Amino acid sequence: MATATRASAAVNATAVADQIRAAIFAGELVPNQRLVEADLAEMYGASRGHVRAALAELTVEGVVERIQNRGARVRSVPLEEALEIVEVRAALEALCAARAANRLTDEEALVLRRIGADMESAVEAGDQAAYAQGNTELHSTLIRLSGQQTAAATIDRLRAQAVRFQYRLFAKPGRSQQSLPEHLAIIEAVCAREPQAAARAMREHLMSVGQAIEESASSAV
Amino acid sequence: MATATRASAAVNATAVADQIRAAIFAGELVPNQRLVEADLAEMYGASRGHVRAALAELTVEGVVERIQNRGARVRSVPLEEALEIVEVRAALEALCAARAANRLTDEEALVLRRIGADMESAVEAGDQAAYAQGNTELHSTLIRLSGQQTAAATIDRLRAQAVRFQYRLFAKPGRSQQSLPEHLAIIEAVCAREPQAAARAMREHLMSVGQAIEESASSAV
DNA sequence: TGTGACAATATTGTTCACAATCAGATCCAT
DNA sequence: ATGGATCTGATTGTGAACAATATTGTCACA
Repeated sequence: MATATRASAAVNATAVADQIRAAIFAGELVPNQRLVEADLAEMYGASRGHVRAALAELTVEGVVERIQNRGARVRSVPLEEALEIVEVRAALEALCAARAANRLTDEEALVLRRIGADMESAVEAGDQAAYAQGNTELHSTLIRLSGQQTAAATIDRLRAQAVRFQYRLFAKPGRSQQSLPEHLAIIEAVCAREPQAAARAMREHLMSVGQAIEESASSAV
Repeated sequence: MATATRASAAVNATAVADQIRAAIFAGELVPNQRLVEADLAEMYGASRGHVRAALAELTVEGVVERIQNRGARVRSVPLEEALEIVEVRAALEALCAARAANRLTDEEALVLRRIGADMESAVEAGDQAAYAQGNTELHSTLIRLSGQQTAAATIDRLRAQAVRFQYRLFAKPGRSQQSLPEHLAIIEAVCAREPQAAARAMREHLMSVGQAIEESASSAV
């Protein structure tokens, strides 16, 4: 069970929340796992009060579920909700892609093209980890380039909720072969400074992600 | 200064948070106003611990701003951010409108048309309050009919942040004359079960809202 | 009159002890 | 054995006391 996320002692509630969030993200804390305040306090070297506040924060974010007098647990996001989240992400990331296409500088275009090239060679080399990294980089770069901070914050929060489903995706055989052209299409549209096309490409890509999640979930469960 | 929001004593943190949120929404608490824990505790009949937790919650939601050792205050949302919020809402409500168009039953269509008729007569009668209510009802009905709970929750949170700017809008002369046809177009598209058209109509409507906010803000400040 | 240091006050941050509550174990009567 | 009542240990909820920090007010001095 992992040698623990001991890390440096977290002094305030936000720091504890960050650590717990990271642990969930890393798969150290799995859905439905109980989160006992005293345990977390010891684990992160914080007081119970801080842990309590952190759990409250994570509850608002939707990462953690709390029941009166019965404590907190990692929320298990049902498939339906995961699909909803992808839908919402599609709407928001499409917006970001469009904005990015509008504001793109030549240097930024080069960065995007470089990411695209990296992803291409990752697929050729069959390097799943590199492809996954390129995927993350592409999405977060586009969000950053959009300058839309509200959308960025919202997407972050949503992504934190659906972690569980992200895993399965890259494990799916042939997944990268399907999604690579989608990613390249997004890059092309943004670099061509065509907001509408960029939005459409992003929406289509995330719809395909949604479909893949659905398939992999129904086969796995 | 309003005879206070004494209301029934709030027993848990969430209840206190709800009351504070409502007070902000009602304009009793204005941006930048200090929120002293002890005062709020007495006002809502809760312990300081509850108030503290409530403020933490509202901070995560973005309604309240906290500075270390200097307490909490109602966050003042700058114009730029308000426009961002409208942009994000446009993306999300467009999604909802499209989904609603897909799932609409005949009874629901009647409800929408009734709301549209009410808004029309409100404008004719020059009844701003009725028009504002119709507006709220239309938006929230479409969100509900979409069945997209994730989007619904996200929109709610965003709307809570930008309250300050909603006020000014209905005060603006001629505003309802401009937005009425936009609203009716949305209703028509949804009732015609045309998702794309519904999304477009909603997007256009909210873009016009954004523009109106921009104008009214630049003239007011 | 203005400015800086210092003291007084107000407010938030943190911890701890105790009360309230729940899940599961145990026991007893049937 | 089974069903229900009761007990027990674990865990969370609550409030109050104390510590840390910022803000305001005061006063001496230039």
